[in-house]
Amino acid sequence: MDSGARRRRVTIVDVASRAEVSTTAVSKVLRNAYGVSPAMRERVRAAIDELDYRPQAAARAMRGRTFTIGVLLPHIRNPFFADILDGLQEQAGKADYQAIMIQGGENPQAEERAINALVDRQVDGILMVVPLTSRPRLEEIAKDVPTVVLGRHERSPVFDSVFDDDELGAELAVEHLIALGHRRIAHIGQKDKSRARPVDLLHTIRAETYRRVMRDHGLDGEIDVVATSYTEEGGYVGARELLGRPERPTAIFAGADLAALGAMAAAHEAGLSVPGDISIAGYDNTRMAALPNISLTTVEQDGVVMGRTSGRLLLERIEGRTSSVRFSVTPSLVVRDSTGAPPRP
Amino acid sequence: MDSGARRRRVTIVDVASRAEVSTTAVSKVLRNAYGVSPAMRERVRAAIDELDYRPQAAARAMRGRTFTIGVLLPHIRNPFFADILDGLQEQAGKADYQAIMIQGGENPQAEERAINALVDRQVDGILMVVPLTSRPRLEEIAKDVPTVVLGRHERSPVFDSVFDDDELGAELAVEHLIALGHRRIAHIGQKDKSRARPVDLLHTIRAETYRRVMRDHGLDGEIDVVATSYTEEGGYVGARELLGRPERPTAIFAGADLAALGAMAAAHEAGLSVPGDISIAGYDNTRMAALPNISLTTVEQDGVVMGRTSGRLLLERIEGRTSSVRFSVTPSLVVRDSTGAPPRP
DNA sequence: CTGAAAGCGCTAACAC
DNA sequence: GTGTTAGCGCTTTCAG
Repeated sequence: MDSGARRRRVTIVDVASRAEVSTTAVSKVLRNAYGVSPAMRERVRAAIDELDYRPQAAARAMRGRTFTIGVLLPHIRNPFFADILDGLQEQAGKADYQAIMIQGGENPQAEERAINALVDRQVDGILMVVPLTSRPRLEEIAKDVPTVVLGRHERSPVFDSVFDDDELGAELAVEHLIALGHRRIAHIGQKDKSRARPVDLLHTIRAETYRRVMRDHGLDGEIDVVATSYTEEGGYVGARELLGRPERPTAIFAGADLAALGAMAAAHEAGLSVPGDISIAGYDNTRMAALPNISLTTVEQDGVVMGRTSGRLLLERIEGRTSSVRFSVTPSLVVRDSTGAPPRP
Repeated sequence: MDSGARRRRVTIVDVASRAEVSTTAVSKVLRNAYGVSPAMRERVRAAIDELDYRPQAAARAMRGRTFTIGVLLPHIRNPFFADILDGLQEQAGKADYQAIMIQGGENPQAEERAINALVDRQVDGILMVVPLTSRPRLEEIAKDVPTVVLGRHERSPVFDSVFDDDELGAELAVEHLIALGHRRIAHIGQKDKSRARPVDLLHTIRAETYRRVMRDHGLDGEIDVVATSYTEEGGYVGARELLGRPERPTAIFAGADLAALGAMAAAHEAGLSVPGDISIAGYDNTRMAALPNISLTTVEQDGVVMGRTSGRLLLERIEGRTSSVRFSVTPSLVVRDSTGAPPRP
């Protein structure tokens, strides 16, 4: 079968001749710019509707804006990112911007290609969600296109940062476990594949805070961290390792809900009850955590607010703001059934 | 702080003058086109590297391709979509295409905006993942830009279809439950918000097949379908309703894993053991389903293969194929611990 | 094999 | 308030 000839797209010239005005006038109406009489605006609007005209982003890009915000995501498997995107779209939509996403992937090379793809497509702004690349590289990009970095704590003069107070969050989780009476508390973290300074990374902060709180309580000797990844698989593998220790932990603080779910799976497989034999806490408060048969104690960080704020900051930068902003979201602890007192020895 | 002046981007003219050739020559090298001597090609390559040049997609779009494939997703919360995207990117990457995603959302109006956004950005091809819009509208778009529709069963002369054999999948699940001895088997489906013909929709097919298999086994009187949505929430709400029946079902076939997880949560909350009191089966075989403490019996459909095939078909269409293809993936049943014999009365 | 030149659809100066 | 015009950075005839 033949797909038929592709029709020529309606252009600004078509609209202009239909409305019997200049293309300039049409362009002005499109952009809500000054210098069009109400009558003319009306005529142009009508022509646009009649012809079902929509401007081509590519042509606009050659001169002005694309009305596009690019979102770099490591991947789309983590449901936490869905909240961020919802928040962003809410803001972008209001200003007639479209959000497009691209997957950065596991390694800095793949991410670099993804970032370049966004830059080459002339997006008006970029939201980088937990990017792997180095800060100098981020700044290089931010000099060319408005940039907000989400999930890294660095302070930069050229891009904005939106992040969770990961130190507080980790503290809440570990203090909670200690308050329950646990001493042998382990942590499942994420192996570093990034070019960022470790101190700016959320998973490093969560792990370091875990260490610090343990020390604060005189539990230096109990510190035990396995670094896998913030995924079901990572949590499973990490927990298996921890459960194989001569003296296994009575509690695990996983750096992310997905990892906590994997850890629960490993505990279950080992015939251990949660929280009877072992307590497990996560981070993110994804929807899964709330399911009654999972009922995971976790740290809530408001992804929608983070996304919304990122969107707002991006739009501000697009409108010309050049000063730099850091926005931090305050997490809270959601206690559920996966944590309890340690087993009696 | 000031973000500094934005540097002028390196253009094809810069490369041409650096290599001391015409822009035509550079363009040809970029596109691997015929009519460039090896020596010239080498000089151009060198200049491109030295200047770190990358063509701007917008400028290319005005005349030729954007080397972009647009992916319309209902949302990014369902982990099954991640597999599809992985498969697609694998194919696209090989051909130097980039995949960008956009969220269609819950209603046809929002989806229409998202589709238009892709079209306006001149993507070279579109993968529509379970779109809500009508078939005529899909065909209208497909006439302008190469299109593959994933997850709908219709046969169209202008776009390709990639889907799972949902009839077989649902049959496997329901037959499995019947073979275990269940008679009172309920189904959790998805309420229709789409403009497609119901018969082409995966959730309708799964529900209808459930009905058909029940009838085939003389279980007409036991047919019980609640239509909510393929989400944790939908599964939870649906199962709550089912569990409230005077005679509650002994098994639930949920149309998607997420819904099955919600159903498990509802069962747990009601103090029912799975599968002791009630068996639960899902569809998709997401990673969650494999976790030992979930261990969900489910239907496996290979998302990576579906994504990969979609990518291949899209590239073929971009290269000029106009005949239409339908590709069906064969599902299989993965039996785990969430299903078992019905409780003794 | 090579390059000059036209033009894609839009925006922004700049006249009027 | 309105229209004319010159590009933006590429690709693509079409001569040479």
